[in-house]
Amino acid sequence: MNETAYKNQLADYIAQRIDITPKEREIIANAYSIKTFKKKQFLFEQGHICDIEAFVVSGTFRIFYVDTKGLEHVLYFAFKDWWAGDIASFNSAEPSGLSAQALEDSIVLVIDPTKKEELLKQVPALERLFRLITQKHLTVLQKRFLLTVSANAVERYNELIKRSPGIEQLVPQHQIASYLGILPESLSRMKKQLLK
Amino acid sequence: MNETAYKNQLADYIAQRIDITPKEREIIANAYSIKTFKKKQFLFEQGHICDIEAFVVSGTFRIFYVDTKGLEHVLYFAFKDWWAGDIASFNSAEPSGLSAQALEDSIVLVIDPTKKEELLKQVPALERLFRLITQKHLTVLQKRFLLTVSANAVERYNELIKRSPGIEQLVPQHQIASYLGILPESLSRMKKQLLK
DNA sequence: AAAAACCCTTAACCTACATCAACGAAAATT
DNA sequence: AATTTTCGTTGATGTAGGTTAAGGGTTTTT
Repeated sequence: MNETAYKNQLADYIAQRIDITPKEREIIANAYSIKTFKKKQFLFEQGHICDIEAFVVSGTFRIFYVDTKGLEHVLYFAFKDWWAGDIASFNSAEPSGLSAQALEDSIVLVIDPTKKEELLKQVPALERLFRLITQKHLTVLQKRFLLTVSANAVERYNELIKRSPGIEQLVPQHQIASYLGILPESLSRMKKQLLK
Repeated sequence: MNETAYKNQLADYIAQRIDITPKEREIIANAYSIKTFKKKQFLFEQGHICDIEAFVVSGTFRIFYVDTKGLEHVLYFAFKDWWAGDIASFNSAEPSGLSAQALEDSIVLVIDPTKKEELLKQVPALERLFRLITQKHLTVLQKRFLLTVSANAVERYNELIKRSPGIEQLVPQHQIASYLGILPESLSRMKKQLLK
């Protein structure tokens, strides 16, 4: 894969969601830059301003929050064709409340707030795209929140496996525990119980 | 207050966030209709398609989810100048996973999906407004989610009181418990402890 | 190849909050 | 004004998942 292929991947992603002209495709491609991350590298870090919004071309990231007791909580995993960023920090230039770390060698396309504003001015149709994407993210998070407050760990685990089959091959088990909101010990215990 | 005043309230809300012309103000005002709700009436109901998006002119709603065991979970309260709706259902015409009920006599401005699409075509600047609003909602929900998985009930209660002082005068205590993700009995016990 | 770091499991014990049940007060309905 | 419904409180008991500690396997680093 080369630079053009990566940018085509993003342009295709966009073209599937809104109508854009070839000219606009090009403007979009020019607005983003390619970055590569080795496993364990950080895309952005809690406490620092997150001035990038990333489109994952290949690889996986975990986006997580470290609480006041030092415990990590995975908010979501970003796979191929997903977005990773901290909207709040990106839009307000305040320190991020989240970190994003590569779980494997990964490639992303990134944009900073200034470039994004320029891009939106040049291609106003993208206002709609990002509205739709944000709406989608909101509905996904809403479902996740309601599941978290209404279902126990076993039910949340089953839901995750149903929704993301194969995730257990991609992500270490203690990260899955963190996503589920339980400790690794509890997930281990739980899985043992489920085998009966 | 009369019809014009209500619509001015919405137009002012919008004008504070994006630039709009007087002509656009008028188009927006015409796109929404006024509805009134008596205490306990439903704005929309889980299991039915939510074909309205509402701007709360006055009053309060609780937006909640009824889980598979029949327990209710408050996702949020919508006060004056807030929006209430189920984005997922509104945009996909699928049955809503949420209900919204008036906690007191309330007045709202509503729009349906068809009218909203028309409105967005007539006033494209609103694409940006709704993107910003949805982003804001997403960051609020994200914070709420992370607090829910990282803090205990006492900490969540303190955070709520800090962020929404006066909410205890506006909303019955068992609804606050539901928002906090605990039972009314637990909140009652908790508050007793806190007095010491 | 050795050392270090990371990951998973198991077990004993603990705690925050749920569950169940009962009571009185307040508010809404008749 | 009487009745019903809703609401907040308290107490006894239960439990999902947290905590602590320890051992062994696997992967990464040197």
